[in-house]
Amino acid sequence: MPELPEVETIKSELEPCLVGRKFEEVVVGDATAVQGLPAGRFQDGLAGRTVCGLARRGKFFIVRLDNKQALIIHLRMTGNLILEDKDRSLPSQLTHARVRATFKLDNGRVLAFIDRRRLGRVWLVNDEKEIVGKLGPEPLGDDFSSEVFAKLLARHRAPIKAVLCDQRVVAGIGNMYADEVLYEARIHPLTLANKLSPRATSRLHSAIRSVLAKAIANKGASVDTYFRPDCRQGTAHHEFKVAHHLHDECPLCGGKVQRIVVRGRGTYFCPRCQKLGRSR
DNA sequence: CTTGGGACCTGGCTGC
DNA sequence: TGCAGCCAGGTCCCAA
Repeated sequence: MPELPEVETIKSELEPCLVGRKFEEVVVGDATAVQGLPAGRFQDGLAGRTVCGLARRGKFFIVRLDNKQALIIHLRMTGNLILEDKDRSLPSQLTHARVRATFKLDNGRVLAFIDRRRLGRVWLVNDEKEIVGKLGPEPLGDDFSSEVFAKLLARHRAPIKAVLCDQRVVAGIGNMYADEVLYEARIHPLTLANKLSPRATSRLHSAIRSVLAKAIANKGASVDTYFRPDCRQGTAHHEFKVAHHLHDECPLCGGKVQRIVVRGRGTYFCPRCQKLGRSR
């Protein structure tokens, strides 16, 4: 499931292949992917446009065009952006997945938006703020200070796990990295956000930045169907301590990783290292 | 304003 | 062996 580190990896690996290239032809294979305008107008609006830059905001992938419009893609759960290559076949997880759109470049290469569960979305907009304007701060950005974070948390009395996954609070964290971040900060996922002590808040702030930065360095986590544009996997999941590690030993205390459900989402944590109501 | 529950979607798994 | 039904989770929509 692509979260911030996965989308950031896709963006940086596509940059040398896309920037400066022109879309020769765009074909929508699944019209439900296109939001805000008919699929035909999406195709026509992109044909002939040149890519002048790539960006990422939260989990949104942004392709900036020469006419100031932007193509925005959200991969949701199972979306992939794959640069097709005749010399290699798709991973088995993707071979029967739906091709929701293809973007043919002026050098003959084809970027394919492949999405097994069809939850991903694409937009073509005049102003990218229409889509990403309501997102909270970028967790790796300079303006995401511990003080800013503390003010955001003070407004919420929901479980911290749920608040971390709320894109209006902080952009880019999903279910899996929320668990890793909370483990790193030794905070129980059910702790109410506005009850975190200043020291816990500060630990959480630095855990967010270190966990995400390390995952980017490892090119994202291939726990399910995530592949990079060249079909290679990321290795960030090899470093996971609790996410998807049910009943495994906590590397710190040797206790067993437990799973609970928070706001309908599977949540992994170490009950001995992450205690409710404690804020060291 | 915030919170929380349901819907969407499909392949893989569980249990009868 | 077959198959119905559940589960995974990012986001949107809705009600309280």
